Amino acid sequence: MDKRATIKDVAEAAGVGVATVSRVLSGGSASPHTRERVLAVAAQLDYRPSALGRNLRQRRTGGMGLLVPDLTDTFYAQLAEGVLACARSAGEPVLLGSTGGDPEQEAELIGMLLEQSVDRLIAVPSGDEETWAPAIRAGMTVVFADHLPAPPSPVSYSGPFSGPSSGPSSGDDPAVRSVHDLMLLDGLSAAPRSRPLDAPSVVADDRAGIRTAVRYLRGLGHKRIAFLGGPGHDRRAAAFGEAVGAPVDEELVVFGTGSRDSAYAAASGLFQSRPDLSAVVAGGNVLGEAAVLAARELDLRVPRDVSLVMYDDVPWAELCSPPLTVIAQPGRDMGYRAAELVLRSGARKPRSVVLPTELIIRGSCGPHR
Amino acid sequence: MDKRATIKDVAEAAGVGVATVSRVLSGGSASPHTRERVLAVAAQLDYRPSALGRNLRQRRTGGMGLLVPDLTDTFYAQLAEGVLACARSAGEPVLLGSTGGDPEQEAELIGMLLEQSVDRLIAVPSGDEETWAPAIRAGMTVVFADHLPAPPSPVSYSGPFSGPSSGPSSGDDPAVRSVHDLMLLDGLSAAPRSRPLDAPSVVADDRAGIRTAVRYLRGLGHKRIAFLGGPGHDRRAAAFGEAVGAPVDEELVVFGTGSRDSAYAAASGLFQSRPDLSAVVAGGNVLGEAAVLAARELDLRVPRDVSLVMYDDVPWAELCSPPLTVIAQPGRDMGYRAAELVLRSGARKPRSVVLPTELIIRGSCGPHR
DNA sequence: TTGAAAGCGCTAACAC
DNA sequence: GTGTTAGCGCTTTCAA
Repeated sequence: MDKRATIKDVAEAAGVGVATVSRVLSGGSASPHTRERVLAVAAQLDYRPSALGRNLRQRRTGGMGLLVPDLTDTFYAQLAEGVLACARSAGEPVLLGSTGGDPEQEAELIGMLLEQSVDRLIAVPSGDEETWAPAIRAGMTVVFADHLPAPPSPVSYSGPFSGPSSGPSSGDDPAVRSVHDLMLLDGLSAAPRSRPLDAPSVVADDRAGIRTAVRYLRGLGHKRIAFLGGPGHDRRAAAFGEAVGAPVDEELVVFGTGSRDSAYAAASGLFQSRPDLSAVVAGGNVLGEAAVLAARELDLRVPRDVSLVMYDDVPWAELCSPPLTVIAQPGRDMGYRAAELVLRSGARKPRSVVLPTELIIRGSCGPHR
Repeated sequence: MDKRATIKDVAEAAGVGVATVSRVLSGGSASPHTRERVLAVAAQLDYRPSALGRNLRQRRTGGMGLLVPDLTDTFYAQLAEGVLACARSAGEPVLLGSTGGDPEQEAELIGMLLEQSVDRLIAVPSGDEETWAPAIRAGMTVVFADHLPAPPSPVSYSGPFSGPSSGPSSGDDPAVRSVHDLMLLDGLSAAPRSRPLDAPSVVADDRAGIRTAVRYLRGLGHKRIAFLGGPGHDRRAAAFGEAVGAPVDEELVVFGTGSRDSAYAAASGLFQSRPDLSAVVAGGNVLGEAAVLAARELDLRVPRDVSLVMYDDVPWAELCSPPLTVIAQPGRDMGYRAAELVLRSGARKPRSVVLPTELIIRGSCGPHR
């Protein structure tokens, strides 16, 4: 009773050839009588086809890979739940990897997936286009979620903790691109880019989300609004620059590197260096968390002293007092849709999807005073 | 340039047999000269052994499965990060499944893992011992994390949303065991159990954690202390019963079923049915979140009207105002240790691990008044 | 409609 | 120390 039945066992017990069993079980043609017989025997032997044999034969592992920077970031957890839900309903396995936002770990994990012959991958990318081009050229079907890989930058900016991130202004850190540069990314300029990667993706409508938030804050009378971003928030920062309009005060756009510590340092630095700001847009929930903590530490009241809008709606946003006003993006849906795309990729080249955001007004924004 | 090199390609290019290549690459014996030559050729061809062939040959897939109830529960996300960290450093893939706390989905996912020939599994179990016995008998090495599967109950209590959970007292729901029953689980009685499953596990020292919290609340003068639990919190509830001592007021021990809605309903029901309680111990972060929300909705101030201690330290615990006093358990470490156990399971039957908890006093508890 | 047979890439006996 | 060979369980031609 130890080892499982193989297709051969079923074939013998049913008095047919293995090919027939294989056909029946994968919905091929067979006479009603044979089919019934095979099915009965298979059930009786509790036969379950081994993925091992099939995978080797087809030279590919089923299922899909999923790469995210950090599961304790609730947004990525939501996204992962969406992917898992879709995969589960398709009966497909998911190989998960957490990159820590580090392109090197990401590359290692891609290598691992290649070794496993997993050729479908959903990724919230940390590395840039150069990192990803090989995987795609190797024949992997990659669907990016949340954002696309950044274009390769001449200034190498790699690794999550490679540069000082606590500087209050982007000007202190050569690795942090200026808002103007970021706006170029967003297609606002004709700056030539080396063969942009055209991979399908599922992202939120960052531009609309940010624009709505900025307009809302403007409507409350805020003039000095800051943006607090993290890795992968380039598009959001660009949208922010666009929304506030030129001239952009570059000291008001600050980036952390992905860790909670760095986010806190960035937020704290921002508040200290620019006490004149009256509102902050945080590019993700980890940054929002950092902003709340830093504000509290500096005795800044929300929203009396500073208004806050956070990207990502997470359960704890309501727990803060006051509850946080957020730009909600459908994390779970994004994951689900990405999984659908990658699974249906057999048919035709999947097209990208942009999902709507929603400004949910709670209590963390008040009138400028 | 399309297809990857196989072991045969390497063997031919190096002028040796495939067995030699296999040996060299897996650290077997070979002459220095041969070894060097093979390694050089392999590197030159960019050869990466395919897991497909190896898996089939060894009739087992490497890596490990990981089953958790819900990744958006930050504690499970931390645990998963620990598992992933260990797996990554071992170069092993992780197949992730989210069960939603539903034994049926859990069983399906176990079936999927069996089909993939994954024989090592880390699980935060939802089903009971009966659910798990088959998998273990089938030869899977299972390490349980956070808690063990519940013993099979004569009253079938299955599925996350199978029963009304919003009742304010456990007495309303026949599926919810009484505190006395729960204390039996904890070995406080000699009630005979059917062949208890002896699988290795990595859990927190729930009893000490809960006891410390209850003593702390007692020290603040609280007499009517409630416990708000969820699936898998049986041991915690039992420890609670033990810590408050007989006679246990059973109305003060309430369970949700795992969803945020049910947790909120349970918390709200508890507060409304027993306005005389002055402190609550929440058995997990989702329940703590629910307690804060329910208290706010009912205009109960924390900690003035009700003190709160939450199991799990999560980043947002500090964001609440007042910041939440918590029983911290090392989620990431638990995952890491569990992964170590399951990976080293080849050597000898792994022994269970109990990790310490720590009461972190913040601001959500005050003196009884 | 069905069966026999050829592998997929790898490891482990076994022979040299 | 090294090569030859026999499969692992499955799918897929190719004949019958």
